Amino acid sequence: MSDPQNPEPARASARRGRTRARLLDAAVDVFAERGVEGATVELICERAGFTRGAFYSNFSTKEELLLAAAEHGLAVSLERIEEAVGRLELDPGADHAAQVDALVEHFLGPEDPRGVRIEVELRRLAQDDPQARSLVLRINEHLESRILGVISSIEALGGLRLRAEPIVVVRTLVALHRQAAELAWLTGDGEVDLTLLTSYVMVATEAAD
Amino acid sequence: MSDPQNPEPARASARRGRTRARLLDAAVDVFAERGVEGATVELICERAGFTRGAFYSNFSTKEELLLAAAEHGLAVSLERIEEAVGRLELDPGADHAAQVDALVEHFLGPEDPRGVRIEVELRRLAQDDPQARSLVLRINEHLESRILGVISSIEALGGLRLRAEPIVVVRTLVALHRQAAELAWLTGDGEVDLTLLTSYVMVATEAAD
DNA sequence: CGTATCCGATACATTGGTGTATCCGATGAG
DNA sequence: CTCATCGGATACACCAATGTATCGGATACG
Repeated sequence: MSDPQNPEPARASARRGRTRARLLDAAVDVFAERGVEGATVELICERAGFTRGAFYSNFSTKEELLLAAAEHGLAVSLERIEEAVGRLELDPGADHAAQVDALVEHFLGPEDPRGVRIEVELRRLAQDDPQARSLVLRINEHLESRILGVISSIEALGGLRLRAEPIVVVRTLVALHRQAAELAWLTGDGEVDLTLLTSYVMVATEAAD
Repeated sequence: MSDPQNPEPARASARRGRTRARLLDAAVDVFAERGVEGATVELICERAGFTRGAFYSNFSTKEELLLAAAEHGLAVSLERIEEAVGRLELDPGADHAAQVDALVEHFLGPEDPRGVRIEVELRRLAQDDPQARSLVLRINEHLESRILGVISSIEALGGLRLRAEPIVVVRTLVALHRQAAELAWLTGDGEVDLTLLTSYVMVATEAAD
């Protein structure tokens, strides 16, 4: 593919990479603020400190940017999960309720509000665009399988036992978390309300012994 | 207000009412298909068999139509709940799992796909438009309080007992149902997957005696 | 009928955003 | 330092959609 004889002039160069990154970053902001439809190429470029020339030399549509942004968002989410796993400390002595509170707060508390909006936008785009649709599905799969792993290890570490199919629990957690995040976004509240999630984990698990 | 001396010429007349209704109906379709941003006044009018003249003589913005459509959607949902309550038959002899299956299927199975999209659009609009925001909140309240009532009566009728706060259960059901509906919409599948809902009700309730 | 009013249709001006063709400064290889 | 190429800026043509001003057919009322 990258034949030096055919220098493949478009794609990849230090400068190009930096420009793309800045545009992407600005796009995430603008999409989060006004949605994909509400965003204009002009605005994104301005925000990034460019004119539209830079955009059209790097991308062809806003949607392309959204896909790239979503892909990046997935990476961030996975990273955040790993980091949370690293910081995790279980207290086998605590009672059921205390353990649940701690776990939910630990894994589901922090959330980047921009990511929520981006995901909503992506899902909407997925209605008409097959590429967006398959990205949505891929993101779901990655997140689910990683969370499934985390849950299994928590279970294996003892303390909690699931009262339902693990995959169902994972999907429910994701669904509830999404709703909670969207609600927080709606009310303009920075804090995600974890009540539903905590309550769910409460009824869906029981103390191990 | 309706002073015969001051004939208040705009508002209300048989013809006007019919026109508004047709426009509203067309708008629901178009919004459901392309979203609010994707919809154009032209398209809505065309769908309703009018030209833009009719629109501007009855409304001033697409958003006004969306609010009206959402209000209508709430009425439909409440109606559907009443109707489901009317058709409800409990089998106290059945075991827990069978009762749960039956209830979830009965109340949460059928869903108008257009309604889902309209609601998503409304919630998005609510980000910037305070009027839309308060409508969203009002819709939530109405639905929650009605569902709360339904759940209480099911519980009172015996057979099931809740393992969590009733209001939390209601909100969780709504959240999971919304997610399920959106997922169905995403996959283009007409059928809503009730797995998560069923599983939730399973762990969140127990046989009464 | 006749006539006044209502309301949807038509035509037009305007706007905001897009895509493209071209220009020219920056960058990097030799 | 020189030159070729890259990549962002500028300018322009274009289009889709909006909002408005005006027209004329329908409707209701005497």
